Amino acid sequence: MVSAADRAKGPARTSVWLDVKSGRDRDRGRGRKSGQPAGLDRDKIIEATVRLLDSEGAAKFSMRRLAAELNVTAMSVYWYVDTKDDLLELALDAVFGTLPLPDLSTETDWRDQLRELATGYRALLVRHPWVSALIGTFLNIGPHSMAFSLAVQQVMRNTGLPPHGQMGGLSAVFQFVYGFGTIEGHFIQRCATAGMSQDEYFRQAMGTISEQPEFRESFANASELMEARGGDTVEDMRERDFGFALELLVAGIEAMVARA
Amino acid sequence: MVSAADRAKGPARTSVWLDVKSGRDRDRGRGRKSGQPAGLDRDKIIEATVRLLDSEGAAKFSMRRLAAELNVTAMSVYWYVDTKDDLLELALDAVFGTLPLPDLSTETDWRDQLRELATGYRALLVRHPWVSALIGTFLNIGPHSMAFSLAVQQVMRNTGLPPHGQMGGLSAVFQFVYGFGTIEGHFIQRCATAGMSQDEYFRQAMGTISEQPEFRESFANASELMEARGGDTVEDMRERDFGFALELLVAGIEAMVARA
DNA sequence: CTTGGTCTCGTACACCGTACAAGGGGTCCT
DNA sequence: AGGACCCCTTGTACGGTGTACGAGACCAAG
Repeated sequence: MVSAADRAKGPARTSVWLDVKSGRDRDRGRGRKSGQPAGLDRDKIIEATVRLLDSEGAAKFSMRRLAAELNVTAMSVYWYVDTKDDLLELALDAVFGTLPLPDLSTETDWRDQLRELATGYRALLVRHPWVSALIGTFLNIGPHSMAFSLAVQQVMRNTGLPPHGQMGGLSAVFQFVYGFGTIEGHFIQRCATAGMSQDEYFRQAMGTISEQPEFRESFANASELMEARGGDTVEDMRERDFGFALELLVAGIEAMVARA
Repeated sequence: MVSAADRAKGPARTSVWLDVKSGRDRDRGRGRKSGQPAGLDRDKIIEATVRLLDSEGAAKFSMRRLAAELNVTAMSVYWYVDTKDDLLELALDAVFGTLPLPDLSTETDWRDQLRELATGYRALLVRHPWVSALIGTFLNIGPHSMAFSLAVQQVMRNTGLPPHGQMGGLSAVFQFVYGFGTIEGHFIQRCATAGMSQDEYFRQAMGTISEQPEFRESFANASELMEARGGDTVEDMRERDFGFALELLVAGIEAMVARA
C-alpha cells in the first residue's frame, strides 16, 4: 500500500475526492487490532478536527494542536491524511453529514422544503463558522456535500421553474444563505472573542462609524431606523431580516414561474 | 508619536477603524522628505499588498514577500501598520474604493441602480478573490466600504419596500452576490492554479463525481441537464444563471412591495 | 526465526508573524 | 558647533507553522 508521502509525489490534486483511491483504502485501518497504544483512526481524527475548529476557531487550529488533542505526535496524523488541506476537506464534508435533509417528495410544498433546507444550511454555517471559508476554497464534492447539493437541486425541480432557470434560482437562494450565514457566523464569533454581547459589539461599531465626520449625516437616518426598531436585540433583527429575505426569494421564484 | 509596538499594548482592538487615531496620524509620514533610501509610504504599501494578493493569492502572501517587493525589510512595514491583519483590512477597504457607485437619485429606476451595484460588486469579488474571506473575518467599516454600504442602503430605500423590510431585501440581494462572487472567484482561481480551462476543470470534476456509484443514477439527469445546455461554456452558463437570479430578486422585491 | 507491512515517533527544514533593541540621518535648539 | 530628539530602517531572535525523511516498534504470515 502506498504511504501518504508516496502518493503526494504524483501530479497536484485539487481535491481529496478527485483521488478516488485515497478515501476508501485508508479506511482499512479502522479494523486493525494493534500496533502501539494510540487508537488512531481516520474518523476519530476528523471528529477531533471538527471539535477543535468549532471550539477554538480556524485560526488556532494546527496539526500539532490536533495531535496533542489526540495524544499523538503531529506526524502520526499524516499517516491517515496527506495534507492539512485534505483533512479540512474531509472535516467539511463530515459536517455536511449532520445536516438533516427534508422529505423531498412532490407531495409536500416546495416552499416548505426550501425553507427547511435554507434554515438548516444557515444553522450549519453559524454553528461551524470555519466552514464558510472552506466552501469557498475547495470544490466541495464529498459524498455528504453532494447529497445536500442533490437535495437542493431536487427542490428546485419541484418549484416548477423552467429548467434553464433552475440553476439561477438555486443560486439566488443558496448563495444568499451562504452569504448570510457566513457573515452571521463570523460576527457571532467576533463578539465572543471580544468578550462582548452582540448588542454591545454592534453598538460600539455604530458609535465609531458615526464619529467619522463624512458619515455623520448620511448615517443619521440609518441609525434612527435602528433605534426605531424598538427594544429588539440584534438577534431579533437578524431573524426578521432572514425571514423576510427568504419570503422575498420565494415570492421571486413564484413570479418567475408565472412569467414562464 | 506612539509607535506601532506601543499602541499594540492597549486593549485588543477588533478593527483598524475602531482605533480612530491610527489611520490618520500615520499619514504624516507621507510628507516626509528624507530618512534612509526607502521611499516607503502607507499608500504604497497598501497598493503593493493589493497587487501581490491579486497576482499570487492570499495563501502566498506574507509580510516578508511584501517587504521584498518593496525592497525593504519585513519590519520596516511594521512602522506603518500594526499587524498583518490591519494591513489586510486596509487593503480590503482600498479595493472597495475602486468600485464605481451609480447615480442614486430617485429619478433613475431603482432596478437599474440595483443591477449596476450588484454587477459591480460581483466583478470586485471575482477580480480580487482574497476579498471574500476578509469581508467575512473583518467588520468592514472603512470609509470606502461604508460608502458602498450606504449606497446600497439608498437603493433599497428607492425600491419602495417598507422600512422593516429594507434590511432583509438588502441581504437577499447582496448576500446572494457575495456568495455567488465568492464561489465564482475561487473557482476561477482554482482553474488557474490547476492550469486548466474552466471547462476542462468542470468536466473533470463532473467525471469524478459520476464515478462514485452512489451518485450514478441521481446524477444522471443532472448531467443530462448540463449536456442539454448545448455548446455553452461554463462562463456562459454562469452568466445566464447570475442574470436569472438577479431578475428573480428584482421580481421578489416587486412582489414584496405589492404585498405591503 | 525471518520477513514485511502497519503504524508511531524524533528530528529537521524552510517559512511564518512580530517583539525588541540598536543605529543612522534629518531637524531644531542652545 | 554640539547636542538632543524624532523618524524610519535594520538585524536578530523567539515561538509557532506544515510536512519530508528515516528510524524504529509491533504484529501477522511464511
